[in-house]
Amino acid sequence: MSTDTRTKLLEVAARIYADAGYHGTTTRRIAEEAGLNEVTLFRQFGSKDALLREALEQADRHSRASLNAGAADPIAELHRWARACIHRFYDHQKLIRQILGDTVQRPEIAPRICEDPSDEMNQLVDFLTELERRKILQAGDPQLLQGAAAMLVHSLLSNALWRDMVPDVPSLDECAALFVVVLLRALRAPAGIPEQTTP
Amino acid sequence: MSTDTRTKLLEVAARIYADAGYHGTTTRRIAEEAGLNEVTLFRQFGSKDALLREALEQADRHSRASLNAGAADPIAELHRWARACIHRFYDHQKLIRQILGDTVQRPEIAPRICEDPSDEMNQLVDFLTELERRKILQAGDPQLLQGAAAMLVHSLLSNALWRDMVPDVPSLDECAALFVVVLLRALRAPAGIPEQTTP
DNA sequence: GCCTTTAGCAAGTACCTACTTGCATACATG
DNA sequence: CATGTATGCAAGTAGGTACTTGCTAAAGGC
Repeated sequence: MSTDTRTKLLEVAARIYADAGYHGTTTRRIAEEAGLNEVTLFRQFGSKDALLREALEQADRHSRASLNAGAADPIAELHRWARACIHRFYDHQKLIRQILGDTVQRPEIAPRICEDPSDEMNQLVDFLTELERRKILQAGDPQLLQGAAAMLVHSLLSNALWRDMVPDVPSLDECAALFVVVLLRALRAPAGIPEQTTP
Repeated sequence: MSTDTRTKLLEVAARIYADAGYHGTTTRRIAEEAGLNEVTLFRQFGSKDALLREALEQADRHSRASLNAGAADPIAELHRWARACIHRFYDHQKLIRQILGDTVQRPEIAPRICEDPSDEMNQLVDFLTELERRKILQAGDPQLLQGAAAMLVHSLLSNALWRDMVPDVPSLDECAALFVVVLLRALRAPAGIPEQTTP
């Protein structure tokens, strides 16, 4: 009852917010789409803000692709990871964009979303550092490795956020693959290791 | 008179929009900050939407940094250009973020802003293609060159948009420099050409 | 001087939204 | 059966916003 009601409201609120932004997410619309009475919303959460804050906190609970440096083929692992990342960013692009916009005037909302690119970055840096240690990569300079990692994450994210507004963009998979190839070139992956495994 | 009034309203509207978003940009606030009567706004533009549409169209009229492949030192030219880009993106980050958010539900507004990264991309691809022709770069594959160009622009843009929300980010200049170094490594700039000119 | 244009002022209008209030019903538990 | 909990319904309240209307004043051009 009460738990189902709260869950329903949270899910619906996050979905409407992604589609319609803060002001488009009216309490009436949330209630209607949740199949509940508007009063219930206020009884459960006290206010629209409280509901949305909680909804956005939990909307970020998606699973993150793993990136295992110990994989049999780490290059293929990196390609797989990049594809998973770009697809995940694209699937959540509306939400990310709304939050990016809303946090201009409301920096206190959804701090969790800001950890997204940072988590991916740390994950990737750890992975690349291990490959460097095993001489699979020869960046030489840790700062260079960090810069390249940042570029890959930025590119995957930015490509996902902008692609629907820019004409003639290659597919998500094609972009992810290309960005990884560029990264590996920058970090001097030896020619003997295959640079791409087609899915 | 009328031209000054319109200009004033357009400037003020764009500024408030960048700070406060669509809903925060009330006609009362625009009028007050322009030092005009609210009725004047409607007399000049007919509606808030028309004013904002026009304001955003013209807000993109900033100057773009040139990128000249014929420069005496093209690598330094690339560094200079990247710095100018990241600063420009950062200076306009609030506006870009608002638009990125608002276009989720209003894709028809401000199509001009969407040309920003594409213009930079085309500019950069032309530059790098010329350097490849002159054997300064050795990418070999045009697709690789395009991918690297996309990564640089995405990284400059994304870094500018996210940096205020992410802790411990190096300075704009440091990031721009590092991203260019990574790009040049990926595109096989010969070791003889200095890879960085400090500003 | 007269007319036109531009802008200000004051007082609205109509609509929308988050939220409240009072009453009622249904269900679960002791 | 009585009580407590959760929810629905209907009718608001209060605040905010884009926009309108009627009148006035000032400036510029003929």
